[in-house]
Amino acid sequence: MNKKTTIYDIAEKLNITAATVSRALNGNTKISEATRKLVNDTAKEMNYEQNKLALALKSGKSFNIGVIVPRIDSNFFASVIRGIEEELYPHGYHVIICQTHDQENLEIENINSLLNAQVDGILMSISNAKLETSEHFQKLLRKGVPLIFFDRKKDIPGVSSVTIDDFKGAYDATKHLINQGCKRIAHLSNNREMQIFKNRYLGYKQALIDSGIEFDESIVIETMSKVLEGRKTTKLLLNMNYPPDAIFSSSDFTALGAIEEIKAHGLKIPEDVSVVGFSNEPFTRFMELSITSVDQSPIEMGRIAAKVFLEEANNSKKIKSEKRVVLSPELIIRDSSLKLKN
Amino acid sequence: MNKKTTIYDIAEKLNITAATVSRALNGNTKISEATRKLVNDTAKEMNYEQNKLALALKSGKSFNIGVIVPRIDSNFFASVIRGIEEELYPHGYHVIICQTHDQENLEIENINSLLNAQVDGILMSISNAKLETSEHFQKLLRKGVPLIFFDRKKDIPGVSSVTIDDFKGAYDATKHLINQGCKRIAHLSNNREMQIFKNRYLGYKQALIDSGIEFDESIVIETMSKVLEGRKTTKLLLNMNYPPDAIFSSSDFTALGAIEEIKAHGLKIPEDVSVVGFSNEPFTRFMELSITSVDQSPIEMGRIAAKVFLEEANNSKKIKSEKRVVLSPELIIRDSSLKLKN
DNA sequence: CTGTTAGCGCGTTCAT
DNA sequence: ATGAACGCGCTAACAG
Repeated sequence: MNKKTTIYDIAEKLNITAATVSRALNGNTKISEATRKLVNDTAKEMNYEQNKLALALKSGKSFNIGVIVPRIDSNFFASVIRGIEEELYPHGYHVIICQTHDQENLEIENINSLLNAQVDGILMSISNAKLETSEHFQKLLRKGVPLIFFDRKKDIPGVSSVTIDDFKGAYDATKHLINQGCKRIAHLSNNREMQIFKNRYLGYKQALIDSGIEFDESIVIETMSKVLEGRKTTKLLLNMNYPPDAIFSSSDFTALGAIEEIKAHGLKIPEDVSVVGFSNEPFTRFMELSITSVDQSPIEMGRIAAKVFLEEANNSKKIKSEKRVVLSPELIIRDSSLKLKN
Repeated sequence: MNKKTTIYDIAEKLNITAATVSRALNGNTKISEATRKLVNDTAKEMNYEQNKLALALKSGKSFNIGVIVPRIDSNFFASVIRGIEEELYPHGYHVIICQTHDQENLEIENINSLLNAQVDGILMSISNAKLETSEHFQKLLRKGVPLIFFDRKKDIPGVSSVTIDDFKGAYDATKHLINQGCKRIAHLSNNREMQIFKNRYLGYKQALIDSGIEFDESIVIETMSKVLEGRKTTKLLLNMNYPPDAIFSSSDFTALGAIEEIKAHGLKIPEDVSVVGFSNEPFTRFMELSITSVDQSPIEMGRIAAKVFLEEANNSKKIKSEKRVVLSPELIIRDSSLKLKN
C-alpha cells in the first residue's frame, strides 16, 4: 500500500516548488515549455493523480451531486438516474444516490447528509407532498445549492423542475378510450396530494367533460400502486350495478391487477373492459395481452434535469431564475385497449 | 446565500480555540461540561454543520464508496444497489454510481475517477472478463482500497466477492425440467468468458449427465440477453430435425423470446415445450403464462457485499484475507414448466 | 482542561 | 517564469 504521490513529491524530486508543479499541471500559461514537459513526464512516471478532495476543499466544489428518490429499484427511477449519470459524467460529476422509502424524515436526513458532504446540487423526486414544511428546501436555497425536482415536485419559488404533462397524458389516454367506444370509464387514482396523481385525475375528468360523458366520482377510487390493490379495487368496480367498460389507471401495476381481476370475472379485454395504465413499465410491453400505457421518457427526463442543473451551476449565480420543463407524454397503444383495428 | 459557519466562527464568538470547539463537538472526554454545553448550544444556534470534506482530507476517509455496474436501469443491478445503499447508509457512507455500458475503457476510467475522488472502497460487477489486463484492479489493491465483486466477478487473489451459485441454479433448473419429464433440453447460453454464464452452462451439463441424458452441444447456443435474440435462436431450435422439448435459458429475456416463438409455432407451453429462465425479473411473475426462473436475491447480494466491505474497511488492514460469499439461488417454479401438478 | 502548532493536498496571490 | 506564503476546515500531537 504505497502512499499516493502529491505535487510536493514531484516538486521535491525536481527541486522546484509545488506551486510550479500545480501550474504546469493545470496548463497555466506563465510557465516555460521545458519545465512543463519535465513536470508532466515525471508526474506520469510517478503515477501522480490529483486528489479531488483537496481540490474540493479549496475550491468549494466537490463535483458530486446528490440524487434522492423514493427507491431505486423501480424501472422509472432507475431510468431517470441512468439519464442523469450519463449526462453528468462527461462533465466530471459523480452521482450520489439516496433513497427515502417515502419517509419524510429520511428525506430531510438525506438532504442534510448530502449537504454536509458538500454536494454541488441536489436532484430529487419528492416522497410526499403532504407535509407543509419545506424548510429543508429553503435551507438549500439559502446555501445557494441548486435544487431540481423531477417528476414528483413541489411548487417552490426559485426551484426548477422537470416533469411530464400528467394532465395531457391522462387526457390522451381517456380520449383514446372514448374513441374506442368506451362509455363508462373508471379511474384508479392515487394519493392526490401529489401533483402527478392530481393532474392525472384532472386530465381524465376533463377528457370526459369535453366528450360529453358524465363524470361519476363513484368510479374514481384511490388505490395504492400494487397489483393486489388493483385487483381489489377492480373487484369493487365490476360488482357495481352499473360497472365500467374501461379502466384508466394511474399506475401500470394497478392496471395489471385490474386485468387479472377482469379475466377472473370471465370478461374479455379489451372487448368487455378496456384497460390503460401509466408509466410504460417494461412488463406492459412483454405481456401476451400487452397493456396500453403512457410513456414518461424517464431517461430523457434525467438527462434534462441534469442539463438544468448544469445551467444553474454555471450561471455564476446571477438571477435565481427558475426553469420549469414539462415533457410531453406519449400514449403507447397496445392490446388492452385496442378494439377498433384500422 | 450565507456562508457556512465553521468551528472558527463559533470559537471566535466564544473567545476560545477552534481545537476546543472541535473537541467539544466530538465528545472528547477531556473537556469541561460547562464549555461543552456552551459550544453545543452556540453551534446549534449558529446552524453549524460539519464539513465532511475537510474531515475527509484530514482523515483520508471520504465515507463515499463507488459502485460500478454495466447499467443501472436493470432490475437486478438496481436491486443490488438498493441493498448496498440500505446497508451502508446507517454507517454514514454515501454511494456513488457509475455505469460502464459494458465498455472496458469506461470501466477503467470509472475506477480512476472514483480513485481520484478518494472513495473508501469500490463494489462492482465486471463488464467483461475477456480482457487479460487486471491492471486497474491491481492498482486498487496497491492503494489498499477495498474492492469487492458482486455477481460478475474475476478471480483475483486478495479480492472478495459475493455471487450466487450459478452452477447450482442451473443444475436445479435443469433437474426440474428432467423431473417434469423433459428428454431433450436445449440451453440458451451467453458469453461463457463470463463466469456466471460458464457456470450456468456447466450446471446444466452436469444435471443432464447425472440423469443419464445425452448432452448435445448442438442445442447449446450463445444468445445475447434480448427478447428478439431469444426468438431467433428458438426458431433455429424448433426447426431442427430433432427439436427440444424444453429450453433452459440463462436469461429471462431470451426465455421470453423463446416463449413467443414457441407459441408462434403453434406449440403449447409447457406441454410441448417447457421453458425456464434465469434472474427472476419482475415480468416473469406478471405474465399470464408466468415463467419459471432462478431467483438471485439481488437485494440480499447487495447487503452482503456492503457488509463484506465494512468488514474490510474496519479490518485495520491486517491480513489481506479475501472472502468469497456464495449465495444459494432459489428456483421459482411457475406455469412455463409445470406439467405435473401434484 | 485548554491553547498552540502543524498538516491533510491543492491552487492562488504577491513578490521576485 | 518561479518561489514563498497562505487558506480551505478540521483534527491530533504536544504543551502547559
